[in-house]
Amino acid sequence: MSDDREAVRAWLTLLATSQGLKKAVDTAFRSGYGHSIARFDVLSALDRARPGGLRAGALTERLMVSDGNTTQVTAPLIRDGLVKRAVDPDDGRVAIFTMTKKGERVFAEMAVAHRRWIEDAFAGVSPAQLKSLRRLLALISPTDIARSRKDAA
Amino acid sequence: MSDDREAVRAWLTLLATSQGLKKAVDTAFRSGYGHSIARFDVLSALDRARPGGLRAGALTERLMVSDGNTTQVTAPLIRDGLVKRAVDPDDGRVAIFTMTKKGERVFAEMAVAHRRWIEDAFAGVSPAQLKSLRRLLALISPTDIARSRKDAA
DNA sequence: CGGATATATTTTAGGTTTAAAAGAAACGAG
DNA sequence: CTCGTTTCTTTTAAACCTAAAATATATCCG
Repeated sequence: MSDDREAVRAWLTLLATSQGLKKAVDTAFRSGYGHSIARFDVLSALDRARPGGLRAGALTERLMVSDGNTTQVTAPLIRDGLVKRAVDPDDGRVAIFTMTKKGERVFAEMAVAHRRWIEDAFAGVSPAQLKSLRRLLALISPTDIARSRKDAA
Repeated sequence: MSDDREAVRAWLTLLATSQGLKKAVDTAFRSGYGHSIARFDVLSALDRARPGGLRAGALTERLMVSDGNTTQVTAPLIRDGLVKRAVDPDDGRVAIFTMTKKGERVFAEMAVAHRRWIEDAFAGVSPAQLKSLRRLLALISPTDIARSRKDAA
């Protein structure tokens, strides 16, 4: 309110920081492993879902993307032999994705590098500050936009 | 660090928060004005650069995107009459982008809505917390990834 | 059983982004 | 003044993302 655009300034900083770090990680993944963050996220979700794998819908939900996106991002992973797609024997509509041995090997390497990069980027942030940061981020509510737009109508 | 993956947890929260809010703002912009955040960012940069406008290279730098992206994002804005593209009379290589009257009108409306949405999303964050958040974000260094990767090589 | 409805996923069309190649104009050395 | 280089921008090809249409299978009800 009489905030004098401090909220907007914080938002611009938040966006620039997260997009900058994301771009750096994505570039590092691509040049080091030939795979994007989007693909790493798929492998990460499938790793946590071992050994049963995940149906397409569950992957979509965990990755917080659209249905169509899941199909497209898994395609090159299947092509490269990191992920396997099977049809559920009990329900011909559902596709079940699991990691291959090769996928597990590649993911393990990528996960180590990822953790190292993030710890480097956050090296200047103390444990107490990390906790404080997460607490502050939790106060932000994207859903309030939808409410605000409805009120205006 | 004996940090025990606290940095990675903070990073995932940071990413989820900023991407969630960005998606909400983008959706609201599209449904309310038929223009994305990317286009709003162009208008915003041109608004601050009034009345002279900006060359393509300067736009690219301010938006922190690639050269080609500037060409593509400005295209629909030119098509819709919000932005004008002119060739620098002193140097035939440079393109100069300026806002039209219509562009200024549309941007003014969008900027008001944008500020309201952001203030709603940050309504639960006090002025002191906003400052604290910005201070914490400033401690994060994406550039450290590049250094880390070089060290490994 | 068979048609309507519901569910799960893929396809399609379009927007955003990048890196790399191509194009166009200016500059500089001989 | 002309050739070669540099600078500025656009084009191209490919990846990622979404919403909406299409497809395929399952279920329900008469």
